[in-house]
Amino acid sequence: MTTESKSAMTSVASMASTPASGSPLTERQEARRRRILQATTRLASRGGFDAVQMREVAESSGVALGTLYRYFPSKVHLLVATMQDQLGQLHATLCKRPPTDPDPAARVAQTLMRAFRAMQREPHLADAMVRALTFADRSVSAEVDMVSRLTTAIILDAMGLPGPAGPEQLSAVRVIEHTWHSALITWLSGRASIAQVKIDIETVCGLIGPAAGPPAGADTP
Amino acid sequence: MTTESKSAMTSVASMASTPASGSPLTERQEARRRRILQATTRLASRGGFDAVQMREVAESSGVALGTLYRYFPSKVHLLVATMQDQLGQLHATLCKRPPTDPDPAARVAQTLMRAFRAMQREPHLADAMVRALTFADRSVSAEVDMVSRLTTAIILDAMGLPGPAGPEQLSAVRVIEHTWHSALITWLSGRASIAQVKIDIETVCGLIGPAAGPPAGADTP
DNA sequence: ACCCAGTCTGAAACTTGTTCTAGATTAGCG
DNA sequence: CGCTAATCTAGAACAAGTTTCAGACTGGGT
Repeated sequence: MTTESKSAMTSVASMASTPASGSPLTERQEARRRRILQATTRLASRGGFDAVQMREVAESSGVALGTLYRYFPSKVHLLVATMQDQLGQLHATLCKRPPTDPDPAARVAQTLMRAFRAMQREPHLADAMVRALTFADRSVSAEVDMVSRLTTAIILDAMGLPGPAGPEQLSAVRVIEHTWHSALITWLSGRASIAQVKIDIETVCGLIGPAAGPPAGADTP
Repeated sequence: MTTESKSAMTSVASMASTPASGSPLTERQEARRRRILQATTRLASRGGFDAVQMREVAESSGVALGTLYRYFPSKVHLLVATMQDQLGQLHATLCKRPPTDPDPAARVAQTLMRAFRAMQREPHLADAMVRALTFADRSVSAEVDMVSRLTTAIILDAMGLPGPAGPEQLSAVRVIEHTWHSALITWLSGRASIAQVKIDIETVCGLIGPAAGPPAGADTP
């Protein structure tokens, strides 16, 4: 009951980063929230995780420190919310020009590589978001879970399977997600090259059956 | 040229956590280092990452704060070194009673599940070490890389392949490592069950060819 | 035994995430 | 409009990682 596999390509993107629960926020509040996320993105793009300093975010978005903490109870919450935001945008972009390859595994690999190129364009921002994501403790699990669901949705969209995904496919998707996150980290900390990330992504996408159900056979000549 | 695939089952364990480079440390210094790591392990086992406070580690190991920082330039360095230590012990244990399954993939899965059970015994310690590992920035990449090499060695040992590993197998091992780390994190932050981690590990181990790897021109026994 | 260089100690200072408080502002409501 | 509760602001205060510094200690060479 974790992953909602039903209709993956749904409204998620447009309402991204809407808290869903809680009071519906006035207009000024919505604006404040946006300003905060904007400032965060800007600071993160400059210098990564360390450059996102709560006092600066507050000042830069014209909000008191206490207010910032009312909106986002910690730096990690703030950066994870930023990631939700960015993922939403990415998902929207991907929906417009979905990958074309006939092979589902290749489509997923293409999609992830596109996301990876987006990260390469803003490596510092990627650093801030991904580090926050993996550093998050239990108090952020709801938000991190949301990010995870978004990522799953993106991958399932790329697979573009006709019916609902089977449990094996969901396992494969989870492993792909694991690899995606971890490969990203090794790249961000300079321990793996871009080429290596590409290879890892392509390797793990091999877990997706080339077309239909039968288990792993002989491949990769 | 990143992963040294040559003889995996080698001396690594016994000399674990030896800095290799730098001056050879006097006896008292070696003792200090050990005391520090011990204190770290003890504190981490209690309350995880947050419970490892540098001042406490220093006091608890009978060392001045400045000295602690001379030995380990940051909290993350300290915890990554602790992980090196623990991994070394684990590797030694595993060498004594290696997994028995005839299938390489199953052996790797078994090995990782054994490691996972070790983590379940000390979840707080695991939390501290893994969070440090994934939070580490470039300044720790050398140490993190060492941990990565150790992990790779453990997995290659479990595979127990006759000759040196081919590039495809090394890719598979890297993906397995990614999955291992990331699955661990999702478990530690309460977003995945033990059962789910097991499934993910078994799924990713499917990337290992069921029996042999023919790439380098050998036959398939 | 003496001296030098490097190491260790103890304590204070600095940084940045986080919390708290008192007063100003705003939103909703009769 | 005037009231009340919630929210926002400014700023101090606190916590823990990190740095710095002056002085004590250690080990090795002469």
